Amino acid sequence: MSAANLRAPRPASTRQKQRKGRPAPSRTNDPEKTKQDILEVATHEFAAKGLSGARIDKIAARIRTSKRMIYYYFGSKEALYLAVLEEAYSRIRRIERQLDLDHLAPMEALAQLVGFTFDYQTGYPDFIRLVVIENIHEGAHIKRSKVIQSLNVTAIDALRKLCKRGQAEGVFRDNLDPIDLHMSISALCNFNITNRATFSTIFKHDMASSRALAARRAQVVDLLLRYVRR
Amino acid sequence: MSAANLRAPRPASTRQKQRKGRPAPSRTNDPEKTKQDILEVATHEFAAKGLSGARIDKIAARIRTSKRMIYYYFGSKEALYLAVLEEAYSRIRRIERQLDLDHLAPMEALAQLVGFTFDYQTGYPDFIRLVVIENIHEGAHIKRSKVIQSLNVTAIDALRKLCKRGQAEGVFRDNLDPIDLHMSISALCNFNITNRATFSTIFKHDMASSRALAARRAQVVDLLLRYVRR
Amino acid sequence: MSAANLRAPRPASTRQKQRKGRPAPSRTNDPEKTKQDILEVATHEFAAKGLSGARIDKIAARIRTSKRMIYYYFGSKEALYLAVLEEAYSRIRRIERQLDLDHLAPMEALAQLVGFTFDYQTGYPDFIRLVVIENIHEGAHIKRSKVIQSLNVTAIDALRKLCKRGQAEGVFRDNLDPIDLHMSISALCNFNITNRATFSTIFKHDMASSRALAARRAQVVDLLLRYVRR
Amino acid sequence: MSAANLRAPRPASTRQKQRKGRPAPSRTNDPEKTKQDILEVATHEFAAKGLSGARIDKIAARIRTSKRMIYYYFGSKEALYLAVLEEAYSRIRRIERQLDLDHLAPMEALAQLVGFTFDYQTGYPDFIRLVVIENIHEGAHIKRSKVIQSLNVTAIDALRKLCKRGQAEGVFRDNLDPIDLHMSISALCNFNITNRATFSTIFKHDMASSRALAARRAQVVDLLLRYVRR
DNA sequence: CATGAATGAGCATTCATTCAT
DNA sequence: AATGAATGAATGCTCATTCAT
Repeated sequence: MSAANLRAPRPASTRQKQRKGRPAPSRTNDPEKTKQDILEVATHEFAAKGLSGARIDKIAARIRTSKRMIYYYFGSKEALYLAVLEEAYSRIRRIERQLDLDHLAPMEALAQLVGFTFDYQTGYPDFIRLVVIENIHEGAHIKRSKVIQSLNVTAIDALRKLCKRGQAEGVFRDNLDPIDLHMSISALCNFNITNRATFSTIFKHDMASSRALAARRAQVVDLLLRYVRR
Repeated sequence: MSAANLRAPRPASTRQKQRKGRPAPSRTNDPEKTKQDILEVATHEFAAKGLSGARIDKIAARIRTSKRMIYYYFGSKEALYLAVLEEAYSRIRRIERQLDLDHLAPMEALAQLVGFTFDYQTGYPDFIRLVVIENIHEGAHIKRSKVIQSLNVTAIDALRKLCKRGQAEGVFRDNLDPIDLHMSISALCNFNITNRATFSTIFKHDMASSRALAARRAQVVDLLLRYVRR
Repeated sequence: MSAANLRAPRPASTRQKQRKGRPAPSRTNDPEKTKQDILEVATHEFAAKGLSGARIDKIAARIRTSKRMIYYYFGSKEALYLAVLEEAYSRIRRIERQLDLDHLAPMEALAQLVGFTFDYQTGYPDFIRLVVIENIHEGAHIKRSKVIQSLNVTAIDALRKLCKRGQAEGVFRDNLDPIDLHMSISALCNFNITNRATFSTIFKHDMASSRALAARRAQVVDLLLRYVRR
Repeated sequence: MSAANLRAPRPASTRQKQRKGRPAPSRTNDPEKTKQDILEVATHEFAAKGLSGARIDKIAARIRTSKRMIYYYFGSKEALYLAVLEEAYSRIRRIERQLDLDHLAPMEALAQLVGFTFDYQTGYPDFIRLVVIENIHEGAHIKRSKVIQSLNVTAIDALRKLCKRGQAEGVFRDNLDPIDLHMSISALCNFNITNRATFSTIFKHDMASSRALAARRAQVVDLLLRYVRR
C-alpha cells in the first residue's frame, strides 16, 4: 500500500506567505514568556472591559502572538479569564507575604499594613477591577478555582497576630475581629479604585491626583487607627 | 424614619407570569407603564451582567413587550443603560431627601445616616452594582448625563450641616471633611455588595446572612462614630 | 429624565449601505417561503456533504437570504439538519400514502410498490443519502425527533395488508414478515444510491445510466416477486 | 470454512491503556507498527465520523504517538483517509480469496458465500461505513486510488464460476448476471449496517440483537437462494 | 527519526439594530 | 403607536497543517 503517490492535493502547501500589515507573530520558542505576555495583556483587557466586554481579538492584537495562541495555551476565553484571576490573586498573596510587621509597634504596624494595601491597590488598580468584575459574576469562577482557594491569606494571619499583640500591649481595644478589620481595610482602600470615576464626576473632586491620593491615604490610615485604639 | 420603608420595591412583584413561546406583546396602551417596565427589568439585567454582558433580547423576553419597543422608547442599548443609571441615581437622591436628621443629636444622626445607607445598599444592591459597572467604563456615560450631574446631592449637604452642628455642640472633632466622610461611609457600605461573593468564598464567611449583615452594620456604624467623635 | 438627548452615538445609524457583490438579500416578507427555500438548499448540502461537512455559509450563499436568516429560523446547524431530516421523512410518508395497491392483483401490487420505491429513491437520492448520514451518527438526531417518530409508516401497513391478501388468494407463500420484506425492498432499492460511486468504479459498471437503472429495477422487482410467491 | 474465523480481529485488543495528560509519544522505534496503529485507529474514527467529521487530534490522542507522526507517515488527513480505505479494501479482498466454494454443491456454496458476506459485514461494520462515506463523496478518492482499482475482485470470479457450475448442474436458472447477483448480495448484507440505527428507531425493531441478526441472516440467504434456483 | 510550538483560514454563532408596514 | 421580519458585523473558537530543532 503506498498512499504517498495518491496523496490528496494539499491545500495548505501552496499557500503563499501573505502577511498583510499583521504584527508579525513571533517565534520565540519560549512558551513561558508567551503565556506570560498573554496573561499580562489579558489582565488589562479584562480589568478594563469585563469578561463579556473583553475581546480576544484585541488581546491578540496587542501581543506579538496570534489569537490562535491564546486558545493553544488557555483553551477558552473563560479559562483565560480564570488564569488572569488566579495570577492576580497569587501575585497579591506573594507580595503580602513579604510584609514584615513584627518588628514594629502595633499602631505603626497597622498603619504600615493599611498604607501598603492602599498603595498596592492604587498602584495596581487592575487587581481590584478584576475582583469587582468577578463579583458581578457572583464569584462563579473563583468558586471553581482550586488555585485561588488554596492560597494562604497571610494578610489575615498577620492581622490576627497584630491584634493579639496590640491587645497584649494594651494599645488596641478588645473585641476586634481580624476578618472584620480586614474587610474595613479593603473597603476603604478599594473605594478609590472602584468608585473613582463616578465619585469624581459627581462631587467634582478629582480622586486620582497624587495630592488627593496622599490625603485620602492619610485619612484611611487615621480612620482605622482610631478604630482599633483603646 | 426607619430604613425599612425606604427599601427598594420588589421589582418582580408586578411581573406577570411568563408565557411560553413569543414574548406576547402587550396591548396595555400605557406607554408610561411600558417604559417603566422596561426600565425595571433593564436595571436588573444591567446590574447583573454589566453593559456588554446584558442582552436586549433577555430584557424584552421578560416583559410583555416586544424587543422592538425597547428601541422605540429608548433608541439604543447604551441609551437604555444610561436611562437606567439616571433612574437609579434619581431614585436614591429622592429618598435621601426624605432623611431628616435635624431633630436628632449629632452622634445619633450620623448613626442614622450610616445605618440608612447600609440598609439601602443592602436592600437594593442593583444600584451599587450599576455604579461599579459604570466605573469599569470609567464613568463615560455618567459624564455625558446632564440629568445625573444636575441632581442635587442632598446627602452631602446634610452631612455638611451635621458636621457643623456636631462640632458646634462639641461632640465631633475638628478637621472633618464632609466629602471625605461621605466617601468613607460609601466605601464601607458598598463593600458588602461589591465584594460579597469573592470575600465570602475566600474567607469562608457568609456575608449575606441576616446575622452577618446585622453585625457588620453595627461595626460600620461604630467605626464611623469613633472616627468623628472628639 | 430625558435619555433622548444624551443618547450614546449609534454606531449603526451612520453605517453606509455598502452592499458589495452580495446576492442582494430579498425582503420577501414571506417567511414560509424563505424557510422552505433554506430547507431545500440545506437538504442538498447536507445530503452531499454530511452534517459536519456541510457549510452554513454555502447554504446561505445559494439562497437570496443572508446566513443570519438560517439562525433566525432554525437556531443552529444541528437544528437545521434535523428540520431537513424531518421534512425528508414527512415527504416520503406523504407520498407513500398516495399509493393505492388495493385494486391490483397481489403480485402486481407488490411489483408496483417495489417499482415505486426504486423510482422514488433514484429520483430523489438526497433522501437516502440523508438517511445513511444519519446512520453514521447512529441515529442520534432521529431518536430525538418526535416529528419523525410520530409519522405513520403507511408503507408497512400497506405491505401487511398486501401479504394477507396475497396469502388469502394463495399466490403468496406463508411465513412472510412485512417488516422483513420492507427491509429487503429498502436494501435493494437503496443500494443503487448508497453504493453507486464505489461499485461503478470498482466493477467498471455504470450504475447511473438509464439503461442500467431500468435493468436493475426489473431485477429487483423480479427478485422480490420470486421471494414471496408460493 | 466457517465464517467465524474470518471475523475482523478486535482492533482494541492491542491498544495500550490510555495515559492521562499528554499523548505519551512512543519510543517503539518500530515505524511499521506505528503506521499500523495509526491506520487502525484512523479506520475507526473515519468510519464513525466521516471524512470531515473525523479529527486528527482525536486519532493522535488515541495512539502512543504524537499528532505530528500522522503527518510524518501519511502527509495529510485526506491521504490518511485514502490509506484507510485502501487497507480496508485490501483486507476484504484478501479474506475473500480464502473462500473456497468449489467443493460444495452450488446451492450450498451460494449459501456459504452469502452467509460469509453477511457475517463479515456484521463483524466488521467499519468497512461498510467507510464505503458508504466514500460514496457520499461520490467515490472521489477511490477513483484516484490505483491500489484499490488494481485489486482483483475474487468474489466476482467466484460468483461467475459458481453461476456457471450451478447452471451446468441444472440447479441454477439461466439469465443470472454475476455482477448483478453480487450487487443484490451486497445490498442485502449492507443494509443491516447502513440503516440499522434509523430502521431500528422507526420500526421499534432492534436489528442488532444476536437473535434478530441470525433471523435476518437466514432470510437473506433464503431470499437469494430462491432467486437463483431454477 | 521525532517533536513541541506555532498558526492561517475558516466556521458556527451572536447581537444590536433597522426596514417596511 | 406598534411590530414581525430581516441583517451586517463581529466574536469566540476549531482544525489541519507547518516550522525549527
